[in-house]
Amino acid sequence: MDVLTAADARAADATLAASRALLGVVARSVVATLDVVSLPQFRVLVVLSSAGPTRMGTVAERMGVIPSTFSRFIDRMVAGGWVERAASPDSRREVLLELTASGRRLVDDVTEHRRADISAILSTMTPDQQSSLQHALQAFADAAGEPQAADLLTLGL
Amino acid sequence: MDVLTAADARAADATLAASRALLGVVARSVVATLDVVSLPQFRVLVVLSSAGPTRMGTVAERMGVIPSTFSRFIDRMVAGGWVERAASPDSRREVLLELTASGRRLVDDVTEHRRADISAILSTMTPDQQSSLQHALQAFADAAGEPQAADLLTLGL
DNA sequence: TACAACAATTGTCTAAGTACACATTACGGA
DNA sequence: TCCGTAATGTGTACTTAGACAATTGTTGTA
Repeated sequence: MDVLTAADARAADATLAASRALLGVVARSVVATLDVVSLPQFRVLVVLSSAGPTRMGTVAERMGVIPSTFSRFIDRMVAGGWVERAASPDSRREVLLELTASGRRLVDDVTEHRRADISAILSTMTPDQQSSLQHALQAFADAAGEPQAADLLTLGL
Repeated sequence: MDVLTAADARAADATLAASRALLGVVARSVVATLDVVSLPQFRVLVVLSSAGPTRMGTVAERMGVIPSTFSRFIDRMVAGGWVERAASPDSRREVLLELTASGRRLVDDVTEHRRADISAILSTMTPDQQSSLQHALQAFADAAGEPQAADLLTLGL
């Protein structure tokens, strides 16, 4: 390992350590929902929230489970009132999955919770700090590119 | 909404976007392990990795499960070769839990994976950007205070 | 119009994760 | 030394998650 790589590793460590607080915010927002839905269930809500009504098989595939498992998994979510099965306009053998009002509200609440937490923290920083944070994070997000949806999905994010 | 609030919203948005990128990194590192250990099991490894050998009851409490549940849960992890029960030097009725070499390696691999990902992202940024990112995150961390370990743990962080 | 392929569900089974009640062993103070 | 309490483990039962096989209903095509 040459000098540059070692320095890189230190910088990466420092960045990860500093980012822990940010991760804490996200974790808290999700953890708050775990009383009402499990993490896998929340993942489904997130998928439907971003993709809109989606075929059973498609969501099952995204979740990485086989359709039979998924069907009964969805039974529970329907019973809980988070999602609904709906007829597909394309084909009568397809079943679309969509969020109920409760399901949508849950996802929105998590996002809102997260944003409020972040705002609260930002409000204790000076305008200068806020501005430089904004630019630095923007650069980071650009450098990172879009995260793989499948990866985020695993953690329900 | 006045000007200040709009600026706040922009900073909050940038922070949310960055948190998403960051989560992508973290999630990807954890996802890679889920073939061999479940998320609850990985959480135990994380606890032991940071706290060292720890009493059964203490870890059970951190995991939020009752001791009887935890005992059999640990049976499975012992069978998997990830942790070991060890006699406590303090008291013969206490049982310490510690990582095996495999367990430690698994956690280390995840950490290393995560560090490498961050390094890769940082390497596409200018040194100036890297430095300001680190300082900005540090400022955020200072403003946020210590994240609740329990929240992070839920996601295996 | 048959028939093969497809989408979802149901039948059956296994294992993980969880709780509650109880048993076992070990400590520690009266 | 005795006895209450603490730490862990067992017996039992339930839910969730997952797989594979078989079934039902639908589509599309030879």
